[in-house]
Amino acid sequence: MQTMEPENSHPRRPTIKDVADRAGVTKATVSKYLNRAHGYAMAASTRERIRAAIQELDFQPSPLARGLSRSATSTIGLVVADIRSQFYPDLVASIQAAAEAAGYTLVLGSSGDDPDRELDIIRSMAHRRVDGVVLVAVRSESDHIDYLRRRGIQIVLASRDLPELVADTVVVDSLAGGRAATRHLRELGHRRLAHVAGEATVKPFADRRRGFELETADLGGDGSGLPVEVAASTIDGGRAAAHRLLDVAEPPTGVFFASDTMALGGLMACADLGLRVPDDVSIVGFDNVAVGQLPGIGLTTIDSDAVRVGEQATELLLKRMLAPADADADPILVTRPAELVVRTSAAPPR
Amino acid sequence: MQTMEPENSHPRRPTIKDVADRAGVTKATVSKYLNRAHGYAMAASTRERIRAAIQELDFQPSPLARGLSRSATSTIGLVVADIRSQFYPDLVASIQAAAEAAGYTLVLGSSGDDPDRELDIIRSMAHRRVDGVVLVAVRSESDHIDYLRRRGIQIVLASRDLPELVADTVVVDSLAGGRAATRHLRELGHRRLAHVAGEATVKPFADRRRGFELETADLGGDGSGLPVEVAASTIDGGRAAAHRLLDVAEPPTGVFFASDTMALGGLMACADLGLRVPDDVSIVGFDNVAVGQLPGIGLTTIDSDAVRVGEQATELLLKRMLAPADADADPILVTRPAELVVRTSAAPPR
DNA sequence: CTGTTAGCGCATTCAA
DNA sequence: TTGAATGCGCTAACAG
Repeated sequence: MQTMEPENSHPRRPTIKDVADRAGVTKATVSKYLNRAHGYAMAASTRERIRAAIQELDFQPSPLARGLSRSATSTIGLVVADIRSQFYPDLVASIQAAAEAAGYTLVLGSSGDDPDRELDIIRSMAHRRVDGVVLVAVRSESDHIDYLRRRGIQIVLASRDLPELVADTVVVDSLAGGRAATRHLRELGHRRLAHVAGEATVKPFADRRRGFELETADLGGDGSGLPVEVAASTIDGGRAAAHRLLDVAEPPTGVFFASDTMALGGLMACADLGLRVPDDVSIVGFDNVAVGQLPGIGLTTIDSDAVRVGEQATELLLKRMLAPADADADPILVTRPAELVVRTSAAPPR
Repeated sequence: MQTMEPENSHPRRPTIKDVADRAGVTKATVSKYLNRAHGYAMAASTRERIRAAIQELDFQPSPLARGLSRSATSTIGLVVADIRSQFYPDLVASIQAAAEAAGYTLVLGSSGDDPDRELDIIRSMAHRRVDGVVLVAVRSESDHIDYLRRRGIQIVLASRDLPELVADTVVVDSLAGGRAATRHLRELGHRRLAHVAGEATVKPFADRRRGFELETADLGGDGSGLPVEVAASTIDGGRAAAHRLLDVAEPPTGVFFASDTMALGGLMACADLGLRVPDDVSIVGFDNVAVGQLPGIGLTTIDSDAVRVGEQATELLLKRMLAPADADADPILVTRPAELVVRTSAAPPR
């Protein structure tokens, strides 16, 4: 019904046809120019005319059309558990940067750490024909992975590995990190130790806990081991767990938290209970989030090298995407070293 | 060259044609079923057959194909200055949630606070035919906006307004916030005040500074006004500015920082200089980032209501997108109230 | 109420 | 070395 006056309507982007006409060739030729990576099989003169036409028209191929006919969209999906987490910024930023540098656009999904929503997101991304997916710290069951793989979509897991190695994975060495954190507390002289663990189903959390247990096997007189509280990896989760741990007769003097996020909750709990850190209780976290270095926090922690994990994960993904030939090669696992970062939240017991 | 054995290749997703065949109708009819919002103009029996076919085939329309023919992709672009910033998590999360709830997928771009890269990103998004764009705290010049608008892409600005109201905008009241922060310091008894401002070209920063100046017009004996340092809105920027401000003979006893991020840098500077907060110097920030509430930080600040800003921005955008009719209606500006959050970083001067 | 026809913009055979 | 024809999967006229 609306009589669209040409002056009024949005300017139509030039199409490959416009370029072809202007260069005096056909769409097919232009398409070859575009895709054959400036291969040699074209007359120099036509190539030049096409180049000029593209330039003059400011033509850029439509990603949509290209995607439809090629079934590839120069897009990669990024699925995270919760963007709000203190831990992601570096990881996400480095993935974003690496993807963009390689000419890919990032599509973002946040699962809220819920496996069902995670699958929805993965489905939707598969649908939109992303060329690859980075799964960051998500609860990916193997079926999620299979779903993607069956559709020829490459995958990489970052920061959280699965019990089985079902896809390329880049993580930090949680076992070693857990041991280092615990050893640090022991070396400071603590013997009444405790651990706030993340959910047991998350492998890195399980590893960190094992690290704690290995390094304290000789402690815990009654044979039942040292106290361990399992909590959600949130500030509140850590806070509650710390309350349970510390609000007792003879509280531990050193606590190793499975994540900095939880450790921050631990700091709050100490404040709640009137305990001073590190005078009354020493705290060690895991991840080395940015806020840990603030004065007044000074969180001793394990650096999980988020930037490098993100970069390397993206590298691996791109490699798979570009080499569909050996895309079926066995998945590889990259375990990056975990390093202790000493600050002020842990000190010798009084 | 590769002889693709059917068993080996990825299972082809069912298309609208498959559904049509199975239901004994044509593609067009299925398409109507899909788009006419289950309108009344269809025989109940065919509708049922189509429904069944879709269900049995687990069919979902290809977003790519749909996008190509409709020129709309159920996608919205999110452009941020820097994902790493302490300030975004809530904002981004709420935008992501709102978009997803409305059935839109989020495409993420990070400009590094660089206008050129920002334009690149916007171009790329326009190209990918996003239906709308949320610009978060970016340096959007009017041309960026025009570029999008000319292509019929709706826009909303969140958290940073521009000198002219060129698009729907949702921000917090920076002027009032700046005044409240300053007044709080004065009411505590401070008279030697200073301000660490953000870049003058960013309107909210300019407003916060003006708020500071309005509330301190009677101070600054020599008529030149109270000291103001301009800094980049980063931790390091705030730290450096605070050094310049505090490492003098008679330093201010109260400093208002234009952002929490900078205020955190200020905290570090105080630690560097051996100044105690709030004993020697009181600090007030702006934004109410999550870490501000940690014990050991306790940052007094102005809440900028990131979650609501994000939600409302997304709402506005979706409304524009769905009502192309009055898409040309004048842009509206939503200014949300700024509220003082009192913690421990500001106290009466000694 | 449903089917026919023609695109959307590009890639890709196969001929010429 | 280039062109013609066909398809990617879906939507949108217009008929019937």
